Amino acid sequence: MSVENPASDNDCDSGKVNGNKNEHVNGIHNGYSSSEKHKSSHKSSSKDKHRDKDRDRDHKSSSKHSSSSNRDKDKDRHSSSKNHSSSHKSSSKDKERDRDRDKHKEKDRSDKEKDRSDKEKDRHRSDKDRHRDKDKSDREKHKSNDGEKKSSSSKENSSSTKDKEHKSKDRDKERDEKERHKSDKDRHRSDKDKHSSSKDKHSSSKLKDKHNSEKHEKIKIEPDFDDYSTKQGPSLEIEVEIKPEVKEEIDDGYGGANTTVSSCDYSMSQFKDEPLSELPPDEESPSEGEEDIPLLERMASKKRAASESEEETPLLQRKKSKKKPKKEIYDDDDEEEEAPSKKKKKAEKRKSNKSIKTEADENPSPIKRKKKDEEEPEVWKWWEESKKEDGTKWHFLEHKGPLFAPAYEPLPDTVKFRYDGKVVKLSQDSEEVAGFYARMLDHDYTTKSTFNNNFFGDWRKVMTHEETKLIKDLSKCDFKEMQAYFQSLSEKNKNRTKEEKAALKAKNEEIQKEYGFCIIDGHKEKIGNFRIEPPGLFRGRGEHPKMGMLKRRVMPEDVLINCSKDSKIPKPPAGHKWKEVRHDNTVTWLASWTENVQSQAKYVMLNPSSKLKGEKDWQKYETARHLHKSIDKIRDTYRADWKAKEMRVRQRAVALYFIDRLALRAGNEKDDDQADTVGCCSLRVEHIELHKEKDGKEYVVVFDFLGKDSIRYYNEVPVEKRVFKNLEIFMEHKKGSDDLFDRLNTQTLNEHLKDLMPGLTAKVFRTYNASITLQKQLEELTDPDASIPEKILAYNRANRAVAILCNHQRAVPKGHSKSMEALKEKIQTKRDQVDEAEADYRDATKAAKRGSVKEKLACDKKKKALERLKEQLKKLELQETDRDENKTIALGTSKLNYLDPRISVSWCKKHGVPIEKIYNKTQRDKFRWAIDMAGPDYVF
DNA sequence: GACTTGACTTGTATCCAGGGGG
DNA sequence: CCCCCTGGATACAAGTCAAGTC
Repeated sequence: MSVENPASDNDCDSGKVNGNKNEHVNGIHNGYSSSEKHKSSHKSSSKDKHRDKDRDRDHKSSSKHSSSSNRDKDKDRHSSSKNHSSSHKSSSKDKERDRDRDKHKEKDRSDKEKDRSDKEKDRHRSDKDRHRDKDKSDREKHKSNDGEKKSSSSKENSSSTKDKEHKSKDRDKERDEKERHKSDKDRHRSDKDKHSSSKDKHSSSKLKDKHNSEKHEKIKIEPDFDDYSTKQGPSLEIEVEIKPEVKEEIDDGYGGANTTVSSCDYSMSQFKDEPLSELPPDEESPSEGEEDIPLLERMASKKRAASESEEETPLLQRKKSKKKPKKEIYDDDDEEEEAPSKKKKKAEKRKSNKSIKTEADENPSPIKRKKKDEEEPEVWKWWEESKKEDGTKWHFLEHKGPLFAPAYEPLPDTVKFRYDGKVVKLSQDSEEVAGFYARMLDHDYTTKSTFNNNFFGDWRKVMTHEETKLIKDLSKCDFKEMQAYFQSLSEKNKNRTKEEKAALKAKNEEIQKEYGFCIIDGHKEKIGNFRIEPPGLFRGRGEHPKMGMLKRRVMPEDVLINCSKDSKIPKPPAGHKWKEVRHDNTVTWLASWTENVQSQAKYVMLNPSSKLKGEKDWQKYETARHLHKSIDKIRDTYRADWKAKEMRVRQRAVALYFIDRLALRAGNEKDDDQADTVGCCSLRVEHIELHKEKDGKEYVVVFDFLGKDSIRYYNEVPVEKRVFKNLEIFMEHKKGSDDLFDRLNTQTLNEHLKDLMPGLTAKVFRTYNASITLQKQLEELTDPDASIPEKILAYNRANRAVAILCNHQRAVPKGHSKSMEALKEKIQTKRDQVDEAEADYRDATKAAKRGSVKEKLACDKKKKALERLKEQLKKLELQETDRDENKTIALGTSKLNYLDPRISVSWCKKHGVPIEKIYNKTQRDKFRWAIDMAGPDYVF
């Protein structure tokens, strides 16, 4: 049994990294279409566990039949492997074509290109597939519109140098249009292709120097298991075959032996005495004197001081003089590393010119200007205060209420809507809703029949009686003029003059000032979303059954207001009243309403930089750190439970193993009126495949399912034998649409976890494993002597490792290939420059050897120039690597939600990396507590 | 019901090439 | 030759709102 070390094991391509979202969603959707049929059966089965028990027994007698669908899948895979090998060949042909001085590197690059173009190809295919899903009449209606646009945009996307591939792609597309069935295979192939190309990457990367070899490998992350498995050593070898008789004995009662990990008593206050780092100069909070001044006055006085005059309050002076130094240090750093030579000069000049100009315009001193730009209203160091333990979230809360969407502006009379070729003047309400659809004509959504049907149904509900009598067929509706009108509007918006833009900005700031803040316990804090969602069409993700339904306009009469009794209660818009005003200080929301499509509550809440959010966040990481302390025991427990008598306990233990090792989400049950996505507990038999041996590895489980947001999760995981055997048992006598863990749900799992450690739930494992992975990776990847850009690359790599672990994917950014090409060109020119400089330097040294002082000086100069160029080249190459590795991986989510910011902060402090390089402004605001708190020695 | 997580869209700042003027 | 300005491309930040967890 091999369990990979998150850091060292880079050679296993996990596949999931490679895909782009669209193809995944689509591929899976089609591949699983049969599961749609089973869906209802599965759902009822998961609810009725008792019946399942009986069924289990019944099934035992019936023979093996498990899944014909599995077999089908296998077939698909076989056939796809042929395609796979052919793609292999062509990619090596590509390689041959490439000639460059750095052969290995170039090889890799071409592989990547191939990889990329494959993906684009697949994406095009998926687009076509979507078309197919549409009913015929719709297709007639939109084909000319959407189809053409898509194909033309796809042409733009791919590079001109790949005409050949292009043609074949187009041919592929045509073929696809004709041959429906083939497309399924293609999609499988696309997956295989991805595997193959990453394998290519892998083999060629071996040849490279260390740096480059790291560069192209996909990292497989499996948190923190290496040392564990060694610890567990021998006990793992014991194999228990569960015989039928034994199975009979398996009991379903709740009396199973739970090994309870001694619970650790913990609270936030416990961590207060951890070493606090020195405050970065620009993050400081108001001084004591300042605290005495009422908040609003303070704010006002600061603003005044900053914008008006030279005369400052002593307080402000203090702040500024403290803040300035650090900023300057960073700025200097930046320039030194980023803008050497001419560019540097230019940049500096530009900068100074700019600042002179603006200063002359509005501010007498450069310090002031800087100050004003990044003025921080106030830093409330809530983390230094003691936490309320009574469950109340605030004592005082005052705000202005939410901001409603602007009223509908009817279309000008010149913009016509046509039905069946004839102009129809719509009533205002139906015109508004028609407008929602018209705006989306270019979007894939309008090619989906679910979307169209839902929209049309809801649209008809707002139509007048006459309109419903006339408009009966969506395909006869012509929204083109409306669409063109909206496009021209947005065009106009883009082309606004400077003045208009400034005016608009000022107006928005005004609104932000009025509605964007609240006062909570004496502090002014930013509100996260003070705007009420405007009406529109519901855009569910994946195959959401409700997509296209009308999201109604929210009125004050729908809105609950929450604030304190003694505050100024917000006034509803004129002529309206609130649904209710309440004063509930056990919750954090300021306003809420119920959205009509899914009947879910929506809330107005505070910004992540607020105390309320920050405290919660901090607590989350503390819980995760506690898990770190108990993780060994917990792992022992669930390993022991793999042998438990009760099926329920076994399932729980295996599920927990997946959650821990693969950072899967818990997987709550879902209703039928939501997209069919799963997490760990809701996995169905059809979502995994068991292979006793696969690619030279033993006991491989292949996961393939749609997770949150219908993002595909694909992973091939070698597991321990006992897990494998258990899975075989869980799957026995079940259909593909049956729950894999039929004796388990998230509630019982979390109850169990709570027993193991207070506050522990399934998602804590995700946080824990993400954070611990980051810490380990950082330790491993950071070279203390490296330059700052190299360190940043290391950080991004560590971050990426986490993102891969958590399966955070993104669509390849538009124009990625184009920008990569531009970058490559830039690198090439830089290389040439380096060559030239090298030659120059060689000549100069020769001259210097026999020459005079003057020549020696010249030689030195050449040397420096050469070094500078080399550094620039290196930086560009790093950028290239970073960008390419990131194309399908989203780093933001993990950074924002899973990584204990103190790890990053301490890393920055330890390695002298400016925190700005890791966190942008919003992120710094959100993690202010961590930036303040964590020193270079912080350990998760 | 309350709150976090998450991908996507929209808005904005920055970079950069190219042209005109001093 | 240098500087400035401009517009377009691009990258990044902010905002949005759906979809999870508990």
